[in-house]
Amino acid sequence: MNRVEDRATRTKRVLLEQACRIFAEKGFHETTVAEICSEAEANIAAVNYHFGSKKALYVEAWRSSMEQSLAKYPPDGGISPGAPPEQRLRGRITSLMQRVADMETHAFDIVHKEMASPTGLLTNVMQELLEPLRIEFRVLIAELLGKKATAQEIELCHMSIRSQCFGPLLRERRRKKAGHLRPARKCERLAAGVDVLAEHVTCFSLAGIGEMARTIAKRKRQPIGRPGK
Amino acid sequence: MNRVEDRATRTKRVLLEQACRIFAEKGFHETTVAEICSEAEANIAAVNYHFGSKKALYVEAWRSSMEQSLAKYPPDGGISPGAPPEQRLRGRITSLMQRVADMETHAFDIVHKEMASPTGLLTNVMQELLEPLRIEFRVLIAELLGKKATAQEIELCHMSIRSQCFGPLLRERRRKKAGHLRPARKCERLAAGVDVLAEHVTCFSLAGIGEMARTIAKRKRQPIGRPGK
Amino acid sequence: MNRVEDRATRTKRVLLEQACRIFAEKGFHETTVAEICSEAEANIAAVNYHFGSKKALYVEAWRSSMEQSLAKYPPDGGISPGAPPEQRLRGRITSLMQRVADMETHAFDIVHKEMASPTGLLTNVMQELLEPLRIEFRVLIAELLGKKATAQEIELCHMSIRSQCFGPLLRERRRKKAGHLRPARKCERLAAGVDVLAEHVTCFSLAGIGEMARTIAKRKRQPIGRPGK
Amino acid sequence: MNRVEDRATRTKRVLLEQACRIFAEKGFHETTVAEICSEAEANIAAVNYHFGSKKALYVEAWRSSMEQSLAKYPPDGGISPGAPPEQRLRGRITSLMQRVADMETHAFDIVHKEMASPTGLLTNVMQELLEPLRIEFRVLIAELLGKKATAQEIELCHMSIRSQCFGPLLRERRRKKAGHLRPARKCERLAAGVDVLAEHVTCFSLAGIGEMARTIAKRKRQPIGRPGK
DNA sequence: AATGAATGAGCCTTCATTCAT
DNA sequence: GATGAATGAAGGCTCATTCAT
Repeated sequence: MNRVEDRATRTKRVLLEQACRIFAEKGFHETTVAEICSEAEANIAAVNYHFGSKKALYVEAWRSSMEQSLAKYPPDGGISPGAPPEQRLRGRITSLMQRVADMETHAFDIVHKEMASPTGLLTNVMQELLEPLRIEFRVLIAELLGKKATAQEIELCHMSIRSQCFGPLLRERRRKKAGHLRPARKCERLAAGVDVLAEHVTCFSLAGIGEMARTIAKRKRQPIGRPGK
Repeated sequence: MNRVEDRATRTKRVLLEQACRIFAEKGFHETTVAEICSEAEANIAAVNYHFGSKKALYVEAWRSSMEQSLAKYPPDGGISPGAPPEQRLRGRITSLMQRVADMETHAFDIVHKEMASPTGLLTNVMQELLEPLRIEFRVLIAELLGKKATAQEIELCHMSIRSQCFGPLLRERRRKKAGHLRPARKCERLAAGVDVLAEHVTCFSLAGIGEMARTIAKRKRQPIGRPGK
Repeated sequence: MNRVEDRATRTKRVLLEQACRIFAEKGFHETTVAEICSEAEANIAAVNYHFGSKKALYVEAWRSSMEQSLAKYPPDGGISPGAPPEQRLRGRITSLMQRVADMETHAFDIVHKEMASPTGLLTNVMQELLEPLRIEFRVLIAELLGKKATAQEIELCHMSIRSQCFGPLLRERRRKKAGHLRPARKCERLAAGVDVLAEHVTCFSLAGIGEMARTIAKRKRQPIGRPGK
Repeated sequence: MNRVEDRATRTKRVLLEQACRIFAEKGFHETTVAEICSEAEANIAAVNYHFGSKKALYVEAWRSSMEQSLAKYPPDGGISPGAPPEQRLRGRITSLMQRVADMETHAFDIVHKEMASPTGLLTNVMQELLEPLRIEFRVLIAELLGKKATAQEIELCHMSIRSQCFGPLLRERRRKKAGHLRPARKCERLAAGVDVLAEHVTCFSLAGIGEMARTIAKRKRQPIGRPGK
């Protein structure tokens, strides 16, 4: 009985692994059920048998790889909540960039393709898994900007930082997958590892945040604009 | 005879317009030739007749909309080459963000989807049109960082700035297209127009660049330190 | 141009003919699009090209064969509206049984299968084509039963007559289609043509109606029951 | 050991019950083995394990529900063979209509769907169970028509009466199953119970038979006339 | 004896492209 | 030149049955 169960579990697991890999590589629509089954060395009907449909498998593939990624790189980067906010920002940026850089996890590629060509299938599960992280991030930025920062100012910084975390690594991912079809030119190369990139983004962003905080501080004395709106 | 030719020209033009719009909305694979022809009120065979194939039309659609976009918003943002580099940076950032924000031009959506799910069809034409702009951008950043900046440092800043230009607007574009299905939460809202966003990115980035320039300046006296590590 | 149109029209017509025949033989679910196309010597995609879907073809098949059948055998059986009601009943019964008996028209087999295993696809079009005939039939029966007949009495007669029109011919149709697999036993055989059957049903039913009319007439003098409800 | 056997027996019984219900509802082809097993809370392989195949289960389902139905409503309607033929006709009609009307027995729905879309699987078992009843019915009708009635005349009456037994109740069954999706119009309603319907069919048919018997009686004196033509 | 994972044939539909005017 | 009918290769999914415990 146990051996039978193991066999079923194994098939399902391999299907999921291959689904993650191929969905990440091609996106939902370009991926065929036949290819997933073939790569998992399973029958063409295996996906529907184990997951019900291609769509359900897609959701499950993203959820499982995202959870795996979050477990591998905790969102706070291992920095204690009691540490100074600059440290905690460094932790969050590093953790996020590590998740993006890790070629073994496919959650990021899947979500990136989903953003570009939404199927709508991940809306709920993304909200569920990612929104808490974004909220924590905003709280931290608010702490760095000071109490007088408006919601919009916080969100502007949030976008500036997040964008920097994704931008450079997206290109790296493409390069690695494409098998270096076109060798990067010297000036384009970012030989830097994730640590160096994270350090750059942290410094660059802390400078930006500092500048912004000073602007906000000045504004206090000239309470002309309605800061909350 | 002239009238007939005109009609053919018109059909081709409308096909291209609709192709831009639909490719931008759905990406290459999700777009069907039938839909393009239908929207253009042309025959189902019109795409192959006028452009040879769906792929050729795709390349042509991106090239035409990108050229249109560059014509509408010159890359230098209208700032004279003799202006101070901070001004020129502001000009480039503004111009780039305007191109990204303009919902009437479709080049950006097409290229974004292409990045996420590469067909490989745009590689050459993208290189041809965009690489010159990136080079100019790097030159400007080099000027701001000072002569001692390494290629990698330049590229890091380049990525930081470019990423900030795309990130926030990508989300805006999605929102506008989705017809505000889910009203943005207060904290997520970026009520800001392109000008405000561009100004924020400029200030935020100039602060980052400034910080980096100071770091580089200090390093001058310790000639051969490994700068990134 | 005319020749092209003819070719398209011809393909569509042959598809429809074969669809009628095969839907009548096997019902909606047992019929495959592949078989229809094959019999019509058309491509496997022809049904979807010309009719949009298997379901739409099904509806169209029934509608066209029903209209054909009604045109071939007018519901009043060619009897003038001014003729005595017994004559008109004979006309209606004959016409209905001729439609049921005619093996060249497939509407009846399709609707019979639809009744047994409803797809729901014919609900609207059946209502549209058949309800008017049923209403006319009820009016005629009401005339034969006399003014004091209740709606239920009319409907009971209606059902009795209609049932007799279908019952014997259904079995005949099955026999003919099955290719006389099992030769009918002597006592089962209804060597009679439609005319004889129709004459029998008419006489049998007129006797039944007469009996009922007498019962109703007697009731008039003892106005106990509420006849209208 | 006994408990295990009991459980197997129970599974088989429940499978058969659910098979009757679902085959009656959907017919042979629309019913899936998976649904039967699911409803019976049995394994997907249970049908093949216990009955050999879906087809064998189908035959068994019909046989069992038909036998059940015949046991519940004896074909003679409980009328003694010594009673007058009119009484025995009333008994047979009532019994038949009760079987058709009883929503708890599924034999009738199964056979109705089989008639409309023959699988051929029930041919033998139907012959075996139903033919004796039909013969008895014909004998009774022969008695009512008199000794000079031809086989065809007997069969015509037979069909007239049988058809009336099925017709009105078929519609009732559909209505009940469809959950009264479309409320019947006033004129369509047959609020009557089985007893009223059976009484109507009996009177209607006795009148028809009486008329026919008189015609036959007249014919005696003109020995070789072609009666129908 | 009984299970449920696995199978593979088959179905409807879509779609870029080609063909015959 | 321009049309639209026609094509055929997939694609996702269903399902009765078989296989390996």
